[in-house]
Amino acid sequence: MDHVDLLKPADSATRQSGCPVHQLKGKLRGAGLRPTRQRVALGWMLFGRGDRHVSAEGLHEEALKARVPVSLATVYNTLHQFKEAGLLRQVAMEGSKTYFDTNVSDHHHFFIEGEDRMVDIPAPRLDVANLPEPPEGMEIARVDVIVRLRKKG
Amino acid sequence: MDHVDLLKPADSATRQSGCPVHQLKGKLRGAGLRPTRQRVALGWMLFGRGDRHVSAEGLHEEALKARVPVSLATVYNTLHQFKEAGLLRQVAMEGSKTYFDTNVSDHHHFFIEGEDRMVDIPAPRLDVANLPEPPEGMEIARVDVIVRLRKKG
DNA sequence: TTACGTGCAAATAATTTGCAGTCCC
DNA sequence: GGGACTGCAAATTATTTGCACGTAA
Repeated sequence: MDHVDLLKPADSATRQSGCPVHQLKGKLRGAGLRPTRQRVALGWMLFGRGDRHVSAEGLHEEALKARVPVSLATVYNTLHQFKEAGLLRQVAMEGSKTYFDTNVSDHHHFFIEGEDRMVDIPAPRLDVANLPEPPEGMEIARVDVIVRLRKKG
Repeated sequence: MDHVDLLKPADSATRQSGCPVHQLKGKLRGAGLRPTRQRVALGWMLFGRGDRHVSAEGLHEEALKARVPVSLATVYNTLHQFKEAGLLRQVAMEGSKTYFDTNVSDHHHFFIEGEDRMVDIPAPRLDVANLPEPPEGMEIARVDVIVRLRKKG
């Protein structure tokens, strides 16, 4: 049920199992979410074009441009439902807006200063050494690395 | 002009150069900020008690409890002025609130899931291996590592 | 004195919620 | 048909701004 499946060429689109929209509906159902028109449309934008980092505001604008009438409140609700279902990950970013990442696999980020934008780090793996022991009764859930970039010169 | 100087024992408080408040005023002046009553009071809370991670809301409440009448707007303004002056660092945290770190030296963070709280990682140094090359025309400004902790069991 | 700061309240931005109506299963 | 979902608007929360007044240098 990897979301990359949604990017398969369309040559098999006539068979249901190869139809991207059908796959997306299955993905939603598998997450316990009804594949409503709005969720399918937003899911299509989120998972149909590779890895993305979106804010509610940005996704809403994009939906309107694509002639998909959906309310901002529904975008917020949908993003949080997708996050709860594990289809999205909320990313830590300084500032007041919340961003979501469509890539939920283990990976890290570049943060472009000035543009306040994030890009996945292409490295297959990135190791952190000298990691300290977590405090008593705690365990490490995940390690996030953010490499802040600025324009040279 | 390390802020840790503010934590020196008070035995030299009778000499101006050893007076913590006087040191703080110098620190503010050195940053190009007038040492007004409000800035000195907030600076005292921020830099006089070790490394801290604060939000505007939280610092404002703390100030009121300490009988320091200061408006929330001034707390916001002061935090941003301190940040511009390099006395504070804004930290990346998921969620809608902005947090500031009084420790501006090179270090990393534990993030306590559920409590939405950050703690400095005590490790003197933490190495990241296999760091990828930054894109053309970009350079690495900083590397932030966030170790997410959850309660065991 | 006088430019820089501050307080207040109003403006803006970001997000959540309540509820009547709509749509999937 | 019925409960899950959506849209709208109003409520909350987070932050910024404008302006009259105060204060450090």
